[in-house]
Amino acid sequence: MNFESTALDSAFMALADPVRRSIIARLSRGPATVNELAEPFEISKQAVSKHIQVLEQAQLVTRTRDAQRRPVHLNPARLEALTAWINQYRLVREEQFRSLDAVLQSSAGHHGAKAKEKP
Amino acid sequence: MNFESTALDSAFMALADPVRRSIIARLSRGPATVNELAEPFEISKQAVSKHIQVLEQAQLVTRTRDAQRRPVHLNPARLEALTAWINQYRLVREEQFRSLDAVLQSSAGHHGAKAKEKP
DNA sequence: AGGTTGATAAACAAGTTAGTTGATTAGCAA
DNA sequence: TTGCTAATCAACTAACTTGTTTATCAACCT
Repeated sequence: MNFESTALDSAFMALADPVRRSIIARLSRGPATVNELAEPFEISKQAVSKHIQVLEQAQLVTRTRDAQRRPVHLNPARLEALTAWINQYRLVREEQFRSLDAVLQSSAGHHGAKAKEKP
Repeated sequence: MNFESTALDSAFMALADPVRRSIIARLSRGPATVNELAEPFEISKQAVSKHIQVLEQAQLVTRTRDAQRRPVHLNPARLEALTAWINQYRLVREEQFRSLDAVLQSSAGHHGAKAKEKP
């Protein structure tokens, strides 16, 4: 079983917070400093800094250096990795529907839904 | 600011766990019962049942009734909602690259990167 | 050097999550 | 009824997350 868990773990976890998603949204319009990113929120700058660390650890953002500022940049590649994971199962499901359709047409009326196949 | 947070919160949070993602992967091959879903894992059935509750609350899966069994089904629509959110910012970023390209071509050599514009 | 600004580190409180074990409900089969 | 199976509920622990406050670091500016 293909468990490359931790990368996806941290990425999905990072997006499971409205503040962090809002930061992503803002960064999609261009890089920004921690102060700029913290401005729209009621929470402290330190808290926003931690959120950015979470996003950075998930590799959803990167940071560069500009004097004392540490601008944050979006990393679109990581976002695409997430859509890739999701699409993997969304597409499989569409195939599933086609097979199900075939089964229903060939043996219509089979009631016992005891699926017990093992991979 | 368009905050329809909680739905995305629970969905991303639900996928931030390898056990739950593995359950999604298994369900993409067709519905399964709690016992069947619990089999590949070392943890107890109760723990898997809780994971399924998390997925259900996030509306990533639904459950039907078959006697004492409660088969779990994937809900692909919710997965598409996540890709929709992500693509929203991935696409914006591509536009951003085009604008950045234009800026760099028109004023090449500008050194003071003191971005301070406010939306 | 001294002062200010941008950002982080460390320590803590409060809340949440993931897992456990033990008991309980609900349906099916004799 | 009795027993078996599928699944959940309840109570509890351990670990983690989010936010705070206080203190520190690094780079710039007179």
